[in-house]
Amino acid sequence: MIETYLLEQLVAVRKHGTLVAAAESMNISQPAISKSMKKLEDMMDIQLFVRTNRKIELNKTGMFFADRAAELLSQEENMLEQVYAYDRNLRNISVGSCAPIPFWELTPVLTSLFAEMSVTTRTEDNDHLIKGLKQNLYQLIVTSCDPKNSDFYTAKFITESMSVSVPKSHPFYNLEKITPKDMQGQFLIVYNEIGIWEDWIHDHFPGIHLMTVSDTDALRDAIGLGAALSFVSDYVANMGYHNKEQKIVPLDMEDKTITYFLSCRKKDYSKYRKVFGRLISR
Amino acid sequence: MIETYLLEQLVAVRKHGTLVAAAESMNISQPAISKSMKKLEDMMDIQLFVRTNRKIELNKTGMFFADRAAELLSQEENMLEQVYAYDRNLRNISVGSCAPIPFWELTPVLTSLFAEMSVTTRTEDNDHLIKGLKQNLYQLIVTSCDPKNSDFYTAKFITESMSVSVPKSHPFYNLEKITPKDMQGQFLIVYNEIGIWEDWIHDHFPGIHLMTVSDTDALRDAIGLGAALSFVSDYVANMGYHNKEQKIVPLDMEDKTITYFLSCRKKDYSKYRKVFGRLISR
DNA sequence: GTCGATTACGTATTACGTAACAATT
DNA sequence: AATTGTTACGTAATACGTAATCGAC
Repeated sequence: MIETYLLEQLVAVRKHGTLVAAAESMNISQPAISKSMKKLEDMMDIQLFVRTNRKIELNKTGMFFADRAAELLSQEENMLEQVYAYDRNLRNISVGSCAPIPFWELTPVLTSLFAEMSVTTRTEDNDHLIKGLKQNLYQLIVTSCDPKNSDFYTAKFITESMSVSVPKSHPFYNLEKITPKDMQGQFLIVYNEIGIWEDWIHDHFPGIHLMTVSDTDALRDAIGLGAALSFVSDYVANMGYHNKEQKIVPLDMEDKTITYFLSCRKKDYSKYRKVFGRLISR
Repeated sequence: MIETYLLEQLVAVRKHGTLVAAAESMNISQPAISKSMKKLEDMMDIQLFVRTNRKIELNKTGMFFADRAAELLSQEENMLEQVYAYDRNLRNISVGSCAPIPFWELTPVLTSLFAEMSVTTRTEDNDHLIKGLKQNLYQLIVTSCDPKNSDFYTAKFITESMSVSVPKSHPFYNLEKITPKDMQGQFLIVYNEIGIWEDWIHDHFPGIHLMTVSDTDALRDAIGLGAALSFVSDYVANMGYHNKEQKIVPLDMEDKTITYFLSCRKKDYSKYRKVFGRLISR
């Protein structure tokens, strides 16, 4: 069989036209290429070049060979990538979610069940998540709607509800409930990466002034100033992560709750059965 | 990029299970394979084997890699075959015909028009010829019917008619015409490789006794004995290649003439235009 | 002791570089 | 003179072999 470096050099010659240019592109000397091409012809036992004085040119067969060789080399590269991807998937679990909260539940379970594996998380919209799971870019995804894909195993996961956290000095402080209409013109502090909730805000709270903060400490401080409203999810509140000097006032609206769905590929269900078992039961 | 010999050795290890067996199968020593596999792991920078004492085994990634490598190597082999086929087609013209006579016309024209190329001829039945032209196993074919293929350029070529050559001593010597019915029970000397004419004889002359001869000199001698009838085509007769002591008696039947069709692939017509020009005009 | 893999070391191959040369432009 | 390819020769890398060693049956 022909060694790879010979094919690489052949392709370089085809690409650059001359031995000099090909040699330069590969950081080797011209005589090296010259000999390699001779060796190729010797091994194949057919003419690949027409050699006039001072010029060497690929003949038809040589060009055909070089083009095929280029294809083969790209297939080889592709193969190596596949091997790396395969290996990575053996020691890493990629989890995608449309919002960050589900990670709070998922990550601890995954790291304890798959101690020897690394866990990668990423927040994306539902469409990308579903596409990603199909392509095995994700092994687990959390969406805000049922993907209803026959290749997926899907189960209802957790729910998350939004309320408003109101500072003492704010006129809403004594309200029992707050409607989306109330919120028009209000300033609202939110965390940068809230995934699907960002769309939710834009859809249900037109005319609101968002102040996004990309750092969790800065977020806490900004809320602590007591100058503006902020959203607080029941999950955050239950964990005690909200500002206790502010009052949590429920929203008076239908869609204040999102139901999350956890999915994996049916192929992989046996591998992640325990994950579903631990998370879905309660 | 990974050199081919490393992939070959990896595939051998996968196939034979142990380094010893793999080494033996490749006629190299175990330490050589051992080092190659280490080098592969080094270059890839991932684990491919689980090494217990006394045993080395491919892990999942290693097996995946080896399987992909085997695919790649077979693609490489396939590529080399393609290159050889391409090269061969550049310096050889393969011509197929359903009978030998068309070669008498074709070969001289081809060898003079394509002096630097070799010409390969082969007699086969129409179906194989058409299939062969599709697959470019033939560049030109002569069939006894119009292939009517939209990828082919086809032109009516020559015609060939059969008559009976009758020895002086034979009772048919004074007949004006001979019908297929007359031929029943007669002995008939024919050349071995007459292609489509063999089918023609079986179809139109049931109950005839064929004596096939595979050597042209032997054929002439056998006919010269004057013991049996033989077929003589107008082409052979016009060339003066028939036995002049015998009488050529026409057949009294419809299908005594075959019309030949010459075809090439439309793609290649520009290349063979001159061939058609020289052969079809008269 | 046998078998399979690794380690150590030596060798032969060979891929590559440098230098000189030949042949065009 | 500058550019391109080949030839000649030397060198460094390396693929492979032999022999010894380790560990498990």
